[in-house]
Amino acid sequence: VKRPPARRRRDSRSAPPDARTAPTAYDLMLAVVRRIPRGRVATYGQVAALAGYPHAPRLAGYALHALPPHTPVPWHRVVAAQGRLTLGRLSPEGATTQKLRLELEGVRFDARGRVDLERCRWQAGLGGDGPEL
DNA sequence: ATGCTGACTATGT
DNA sequence: TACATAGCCAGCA
Repeated sequence: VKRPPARRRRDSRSAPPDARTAPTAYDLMLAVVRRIPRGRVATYGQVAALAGYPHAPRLAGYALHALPPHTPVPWHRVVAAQGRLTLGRLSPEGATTQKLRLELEGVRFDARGRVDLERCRWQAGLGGDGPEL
């Protein structure tokens, strides 16, 4: 399999792709993130894999890092493996916001402050759209 | 083109 | 449990 050749370099915050410019890697990542239903979470690795980069979980983080402040992308639904919120290193404030938003959506955290992945992990394409309560 | 970086992850001490 | 390392790969200078 070969990659689409003519992808012109584009800034993530610029206009959406058109017929001439294929989406960049992080556009693909963000497209995946937008599909995560309310009350569900996905890991960086999961997002990357669904976007076609099974060995580049860091790209998922990189894509989210490039998001503008008022993005409609539900970035808070992406967590690290083991359900940890790793945004803290870069932005403690952001980490707080993330946890708050997730709690508002009904996502459970365990005693160690980690997302209950067993329960809230998004299973792409399985039809289930929220945590089964 | 080359080299560095990073909202990651798995593995080893 | 807590660090340290090695892979990973698209952007960017």
